[in-house]
Amino acid sequence: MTAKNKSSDRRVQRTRDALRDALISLLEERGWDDLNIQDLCERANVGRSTFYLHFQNKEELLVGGFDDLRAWLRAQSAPEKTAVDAMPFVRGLIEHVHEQRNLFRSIIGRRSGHVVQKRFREMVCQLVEEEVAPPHAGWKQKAGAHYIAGALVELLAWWVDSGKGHTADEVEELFYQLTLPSIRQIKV
Amino acid sequence: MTAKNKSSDRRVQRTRDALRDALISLLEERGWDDLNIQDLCERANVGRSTFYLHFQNKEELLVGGFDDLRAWLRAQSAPEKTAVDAMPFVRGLIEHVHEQRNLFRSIIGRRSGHVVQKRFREMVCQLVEEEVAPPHAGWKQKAGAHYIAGALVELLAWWVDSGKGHTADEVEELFYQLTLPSIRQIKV
DNA sequence: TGCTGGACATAAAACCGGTTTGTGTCTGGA
DNA sequence: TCCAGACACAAACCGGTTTTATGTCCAGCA
Repeated sequence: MTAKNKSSDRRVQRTRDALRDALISLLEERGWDDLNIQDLCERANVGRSTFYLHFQNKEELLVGGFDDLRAWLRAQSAPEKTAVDAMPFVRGLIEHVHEQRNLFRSIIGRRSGHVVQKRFREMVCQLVEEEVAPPHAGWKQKAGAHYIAGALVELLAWWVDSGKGHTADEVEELFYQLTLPSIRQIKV
Repeated sequence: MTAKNKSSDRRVQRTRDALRDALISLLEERGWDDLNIQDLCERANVGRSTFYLHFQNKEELLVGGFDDLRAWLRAQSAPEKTAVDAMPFVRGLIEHVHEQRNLFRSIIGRRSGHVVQKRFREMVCQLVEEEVAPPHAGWKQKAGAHYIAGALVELLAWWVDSGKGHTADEVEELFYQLTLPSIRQIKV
C-alpha cells in the first residue's frame, strides 16, 4: 500500500491498459461472443493468472473499459469549451466514434451483440444523468436522461451503420440542435 | 379471388388474429426464444399446415404482429385529436404499453430478446419517419427520425422497467415536452 | 376458398459418453 | 506486482444416435 491503494501503481496501469487494448482489438476482429480470456491475455502479453488479479471475468473487463471511456469523456469536457456548454462529453464521444467507426460498429451497429450494446447504453446513460439528473432528482430528470441517452445512442448507431458520408461536426450539430431544448426543459 | 384478394376474407382474418394472439400470450409467458410454431398453433387452435398458408416462419408472424400494431396506431390518430397534432400515434402507443406492461416487458424490457427488441424499434422508427421524414427527405430528417424513435423506445423501456408509479399521461406529457421542439427543428 | 389432418423429407435440437478446452483459484518464486 | 505452473471444475466439442420441429404437399371437408 503506497500513497494511493490501487490505480496509482504504474505497473498496474500498464497491464490494465494492455488488457483493455487487447479487448478492443479482439472486439472488432472477432466480436464479443468469440473472444476468450486466454487469447485476450496472449494478445496483451499478460499472464493469465494476472487477469484475475484485475477483473473477475470478460464482462468486468468490458465495463472497466467503458468506465475508462466514461472517465476520459468526462475529462474531455473542460479544455476547449465547445460552442454550447451542455453535455460537453458529447463532442468527444462523437469524435471518438468517428475515429473508431470500425470498433463501434462492433459495439452499437446492427451486427453487434446484446451485452456490449447494453453496457454502452448504460455508460452513455450515466454520463447524461450526471449532467441532467443530480443525485436526488425527480422522475422527469431520470426519465429524461434515458430519453436523451436513447436518442444519442440511436443516432450514433444510425451514423455508423448508414450515415457514412456525414462528418462529426454535422452529427454533433444535429444532436445539439435537437437536444438543447430538451435539456432546458429537464434541467428546471 | 373475390373483391379483395387476401385479408378481406373473414376466415383468414380470424386465423391470423388467433395466431397473433397466441404469439402474444406465449411471448409474455415463455419469451421469444422458447416458443415454437407447434405450440403456437395449438394455442391458437389452428392446424399447423395452416400456419404456413399465412406466414413463412416465427419471425414473419412477429413482424406481421408489429405491422398490425403499426396500422392500428396509425388509425388511432384521427378520432379524438390529442392536445398536440404531431405524431398522434404516440398517445395510443403509450396507452397500449401501459395496458400491456407485462407483454412489453418481454418486448423492450431488460430481459427481452434481441430480435423482438430490434423489430419493435423498427416499427416505431417507421412510424416516426412517416411523420417526420417524407420519401426523399434529407439526411437530417432520417437521422432525426432515428433520434426520436430511439428516445421514445428508451423512455418506454425505462417506464416498464423502473418507472412503475407513473401514469400514461405523465409519460406522454414528458415525451411531447421533450420532442415537440425537435420535431419543429426537423420538419423544416 | 380456406382450413384441416396426415404423410413426408429434412433440418434442428436433445442425448450420450468421452475428450478437449477454457475458467477460476491458488501456489511459490522472480 | 507479475509470472508460470498446477489444480478442480464447468463448458464446449465430438461423432453417432434419437427425438423433435420445420417446411411442403395433398386429399378431403366446410
